[in-house]
Amino acid sequence: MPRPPRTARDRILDAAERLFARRGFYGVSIRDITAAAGVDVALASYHFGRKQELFAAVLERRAAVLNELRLQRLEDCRKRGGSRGVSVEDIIDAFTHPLLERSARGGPGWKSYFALIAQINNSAEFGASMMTRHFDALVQHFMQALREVLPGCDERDLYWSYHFLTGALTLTFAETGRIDNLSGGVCRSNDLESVHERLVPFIAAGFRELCAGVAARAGKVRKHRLEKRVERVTPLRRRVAAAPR
Amino acid sequence: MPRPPRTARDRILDAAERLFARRGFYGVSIRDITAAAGVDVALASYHFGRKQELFAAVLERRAAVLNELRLQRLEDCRKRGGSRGVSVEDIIDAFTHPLLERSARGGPGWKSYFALIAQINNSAEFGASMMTRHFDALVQHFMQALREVLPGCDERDLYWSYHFLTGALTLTFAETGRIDNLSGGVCRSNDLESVHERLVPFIAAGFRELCAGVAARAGKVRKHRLEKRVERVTPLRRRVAAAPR
DNA sequence: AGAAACATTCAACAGTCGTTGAAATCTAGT
DNA sequence: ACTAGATTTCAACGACTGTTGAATGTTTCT
Repeated sequence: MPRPPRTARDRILDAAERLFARRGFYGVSIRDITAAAGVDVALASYHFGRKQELFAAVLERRAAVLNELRLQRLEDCRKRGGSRGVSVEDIIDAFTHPLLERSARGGPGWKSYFALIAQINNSAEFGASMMTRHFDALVQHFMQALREVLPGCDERDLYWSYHFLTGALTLTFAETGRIDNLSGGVCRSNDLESVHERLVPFIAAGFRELCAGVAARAGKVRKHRLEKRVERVTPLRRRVAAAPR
Repeated sequence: MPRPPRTARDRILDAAERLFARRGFYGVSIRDITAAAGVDVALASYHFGRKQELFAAVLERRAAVLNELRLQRLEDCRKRGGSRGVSVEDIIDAFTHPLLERSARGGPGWKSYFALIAQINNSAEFGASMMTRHFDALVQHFMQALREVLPGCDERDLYWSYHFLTGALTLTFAETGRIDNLSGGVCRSNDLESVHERLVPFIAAGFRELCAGVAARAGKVRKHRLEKRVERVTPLRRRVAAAPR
């Protein structure tokens, strides 16, 4: 069957997505994008206005799709689980699986999109505003789900655990190939199956550890764990040798 | 006492560090940098050659200092621990503490440096090459230390665990402020004390979980944990609805 | 067919980009 | 004081930047 004709608008979005993912917002010119899309330079301004708005359009395009997939998966596992059946693993999985699945099997457009997300999430300039705008409403749903399966968990522990999850997840999106070198080929950045298989239990264990720590703080369980922690981990405020200012 | 005169070369490095951290390599022009440093444009080329080399010089300046601090801390805890006394927490702490301590108390130059590292680590363009060049020799020392305290742990589990650690750590460096919005002020991005206090046990628990999983795979301990994991976590290969190509 | 809306092309704008060569100034060694 | 070398300034280069207005082509609806 004849594939539906890709409009100039879509071609620009696709090219922008691919190039922004590679070299960031400032590393790509409008002319780079329109040349890669095979269209006239002026069409970028015509369809999207300013460069920033084109960038925003790229981000927006797939965000809604992802949020729906993830929310759906969360509700599914809640329904499946019934009363008290849903685990931390289920929630982390609902949060990460749709993303890693898309990156692995959604085609090059999705791959670029996630690489771009990885950059933005770790950028001081775009990080807070753009990620917040597109994803934080969804994240609040997941935070609530986690609160329910980790009752009594301190809010700060909960949010910082989420922070660690996001960091591990977005670095995975970047697929920089660094782990390939580091491991001498034992691990491959693009083997997202293997990552997901490990990410879920790894992060879930972290969540449980922190919340158990809080319970211990209140003198309830696993006291020895916490004490060990407090003894071992040196506080941050400690003087060190001089170095470049 | 009169502070030692900062040379034009140093002023350029400082300005470059600050600006690159904010807007990345392409988002900053040589003129931006030299203007911020209060020196002539041509001095950048004179002292550093091409723009890429200036960028590399910024990265290199503090890398050696950090590597030495971290290695020192690793050896300290090994010495202190004696035979069988060193824990996963100790190693994670030696890996993260010097960095977070510098970011928290090293002054604005260090803060910028780590924000820059956060960007680079998650960039497809610079990620693998630059991080590998400056840090992977050190990382191998830590991998070996982890191998020793987690005997029998599968290499892939070990490397992917390290990957998660790096992701969580570098997102912390970015200090994007996203967690501030998300948590409604309960957490603050620049409260690195609180992060470190949680990062170490969180990541250590993840390491232990994965290695226990491997032991279980060999039919030795915690079998039920693994089965639970395998049941709960859906494999990545699963069809989903259509979306933009 | 004709009109209205949409899409595309071309040429050009005022700036900014990284980099350089030549001249001027400063510093250290004798 | 003289010189050799390192450092800084100034002016300029060709190429590239985002954006626009006017003209041209195409589709859609009555």
